[in-house]
Amino acid sequence: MKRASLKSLAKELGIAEGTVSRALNDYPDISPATRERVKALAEKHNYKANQTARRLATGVAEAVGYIMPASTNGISEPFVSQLLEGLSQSLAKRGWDLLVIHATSAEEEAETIAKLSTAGKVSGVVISRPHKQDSRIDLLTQFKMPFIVHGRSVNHSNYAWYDVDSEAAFRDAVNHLVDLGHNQIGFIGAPTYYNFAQMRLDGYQRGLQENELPFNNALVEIAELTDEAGQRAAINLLKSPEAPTALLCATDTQAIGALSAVRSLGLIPGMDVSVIGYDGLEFGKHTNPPLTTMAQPLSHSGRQIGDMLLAIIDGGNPIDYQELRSAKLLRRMSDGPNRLNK
Amino acid sequence: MKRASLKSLAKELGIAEGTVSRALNDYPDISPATRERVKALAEKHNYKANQTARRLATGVAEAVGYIMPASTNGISEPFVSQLLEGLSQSLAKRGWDLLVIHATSAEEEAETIAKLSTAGKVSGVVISRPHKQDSRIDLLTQFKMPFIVHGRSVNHSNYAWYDVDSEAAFRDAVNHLVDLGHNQIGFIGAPTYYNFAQMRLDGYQRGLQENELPFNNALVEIAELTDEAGQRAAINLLKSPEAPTALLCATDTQAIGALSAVRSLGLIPGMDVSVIGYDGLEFGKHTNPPLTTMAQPLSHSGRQIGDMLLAIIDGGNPIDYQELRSAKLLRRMSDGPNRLNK
DNA sequence: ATTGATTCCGAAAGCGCTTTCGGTCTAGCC
DNA sequence: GGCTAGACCGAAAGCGCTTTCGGAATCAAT
Repeated sequence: MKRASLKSLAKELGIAEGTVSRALNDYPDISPATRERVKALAEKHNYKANQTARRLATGVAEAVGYIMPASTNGISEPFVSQLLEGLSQSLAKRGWDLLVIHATSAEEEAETIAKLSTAGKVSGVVISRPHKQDSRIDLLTQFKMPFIVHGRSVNHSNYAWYDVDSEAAFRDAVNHLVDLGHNQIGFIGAPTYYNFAQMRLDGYQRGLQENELPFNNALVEIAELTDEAGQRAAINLLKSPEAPTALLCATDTQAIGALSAVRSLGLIPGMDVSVIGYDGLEFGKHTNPPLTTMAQPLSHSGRQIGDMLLAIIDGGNPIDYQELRSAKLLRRMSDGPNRLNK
Repeated sequence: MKRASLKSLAKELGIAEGTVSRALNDYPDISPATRERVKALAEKHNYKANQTARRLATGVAEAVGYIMPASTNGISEPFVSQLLEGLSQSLAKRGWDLLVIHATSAEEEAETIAKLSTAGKVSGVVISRPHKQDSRIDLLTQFKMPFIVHGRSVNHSNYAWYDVDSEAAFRDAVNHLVDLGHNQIGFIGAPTYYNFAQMRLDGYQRGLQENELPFNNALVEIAELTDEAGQRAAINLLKSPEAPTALLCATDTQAIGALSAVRSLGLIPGMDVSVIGYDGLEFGKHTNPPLTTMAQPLSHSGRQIGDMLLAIIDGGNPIDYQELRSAKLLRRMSDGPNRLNK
C-alpha cells in the first residue's frame, strides 16, 4: 500500500493541502470540526509526515548528534550506551533523532563537525571527555552550533557542560586514605591532555596539601585508559624504593588493572595496599576484591544532558546550563587501614 | 558568513543551478572544464550539499537506524558501543548517518518501527537480540524495510542476519567440561523468549547427549541477564541435593555473578566448581578468578553488519547475507578438573 | 554548404511539507 | 439591512536539491 501523503489526505477530504497541514499542526485558524475530521483520517491512514520534507520546509533538523569518543580499545566504554539511552529518551519526547558520529582522528573529527554544521544535519551536538584545550569546542562555537560538553575543558565559562567534580572527589579520596592511616599515597593518572585527568591530579595534590603531606613525583604514574596500562603503572609504583601503601587511580578501568598488579606481587589489595578507583562501574563489584571507588551519578546523566541541549536549542543561554555533580565514595573491599603503621 | 548553496555557486559562476549539481555529482554530460571550475569553487566556499534537500529530491534517506535493546540494568551492554562504532565506520564510507533508536516497551518498539518506515528517516535498520518469534522482524519485512538482525529468530531463513553459533559453542563447552571429568553440569540460562537463550540451552542439551549424560531438569536455572540473577541462580543450583560440579552460563554477566555465588559458599571457582561463561568480555580477565568463557569474535561485527546492510539496501537479496561465526573457548582460570572424581 | 550526430548546458518540474496572504462566508452589530 | 469582524480555508510560493528534456552549439562527414 502506498504511503499516505498530505496530498492524498487533502484529496480524500476535498480540502486543500495547506489546510490539512495546518489542521495537523494545531493552527488556531482551523475550525475544530475540520481539525477533527483531518486528524481522524490521518490516524486511519496511519499518516506520518515525511520528516525530510518537513525539515526542508521548516529549516529545523529535529536531530542532535553525539560524537563518540575515539575508542580506547580494551574494556570498551561502558558509559556510552547508558548515555545514549538517556539522550535518546530525552529527545524522544519531541520525536527528534539521535545521530551518532564516530571520528577516528582529530582532523577527521574537526572536519566531521564542520560538515555536520554546514550540512544542517543536526540542531545540536554533545561531545564527551574534552581535552584541556578542545578544538571541537572552538569549532562548535564558531559555527554557532548549540552543544553541550560532557565534561569540561580548562576554560569552561562560556559554554554549557555537565560534569562531575572529580577534583573534589579525589580530595575526598585522599582524605579517606589519610584517615585510614596512609601517608604514602600513589597516584595513577591519565594523559593530561584530557582535562579530567588534570583535574583529578589536581584533586590528588590538593588532598595531599590539606593533609600536609608532601607531593612526591615518584609516586605518580601517568597511564593510558586501559586495564593493562593501569597494571603496568601500579607495578612500577609498587616496585619503587618508596612504595606507596595506597593507590589512587584516575579511572576504574585502571584501578582494575592495579588490582591485578597488586595481587601479582603477592600482596593483598585492601590489606597490604589499598586501591581506589573512580567511576563507580557496576563491574567493580566483581573484581578481586570488589573495588572501592568514587561513584559518579551517571544514571540519568544522558537524560539530563539531552534536556539541557534542547533548552539551549530553544534559545537558552549556554552559560545558564552548567551543571556540576559530585561523586561519592563507594566503599567495597579494596581499601583498608595502613598496616605498616607509621 | 552565509552558507554556500547551489544557487549562490551557480550565480557566481554564471551557469545554471542544475549544471552545478550535475558537475558536482560527476554526470558524464558536463565538460571536464566546467566540472573542474565548479568543483574548485565549491571547495573554496566549503560547499556541502544540504542533505535534507538532497534526501527529499532523491528519495533516499542516507541513514540507517540501530534499535537499542531495552536496557537490562546492571552491567550495561558492553557490546553496544563497539557495535555502534563498527556500524558507524561502515556507513561513513558513504557519508551516511547512523540513528540510534531506543524503545522502552514492546508496543512502543513496534510503533517506532512503523514510524521509522513511514516517515522515511532511514534506508535500513539493524536490530539486536531477537526473540524466538520477533514481531519486529515481521514488521520490518512487511514494510519492506531492509534490515539485518544481529542474532537469529527461530525462522531465520528469509532475512539477513549475523550471528554466532552459540549452540555449537555450548556443545563445545560441555565437551570441554566432560573432558575435565565433570558429569554433573549445571546450566544457567536466559529467558527463553530470547532465541539465543534457547539455542544455548539446546547446545547444552546436545552436548549432554553426545556424552551420554542424562539431562536433569534440576540442573538448569533460568535467570535474567544480570549478575545478581546469575548469582541467585548459581546459589540455587549449588545448594540443591545433586549439586553440580560445573556451571555453564548463558552470558558472561551471569557467569560473573555465579563466580560470586561460588565464593560466597566457601568454594573456589575453578577448583571446587568450574564456571564457564559466554561472550568473551574483556572484563572477565579481572574477575576472581579470571573467567573462562566462550569468546565471540565481536571485534569487527559492527563493520561487517554495516556492510551487509548496505549491500541489501543496494538491492542485494537478504537471504544471501546470512553469516554464522563461531565462538571459541577462552580458558582463563575458572574451569578445572573435577576433583570429586567419579 | 548542408546534414547528422555529439557534446554540453539551461530551463523547469518536481520531492512533500510549511506558511503567508488574501479571499469568502458567516455572524454580529448598530 | 448594510457593514465590519472574525472565522475559516484555498492558493501559491518557497525550502535546496536532483533529474529529465530539449535546445544550442560544435564538429565531422558528405
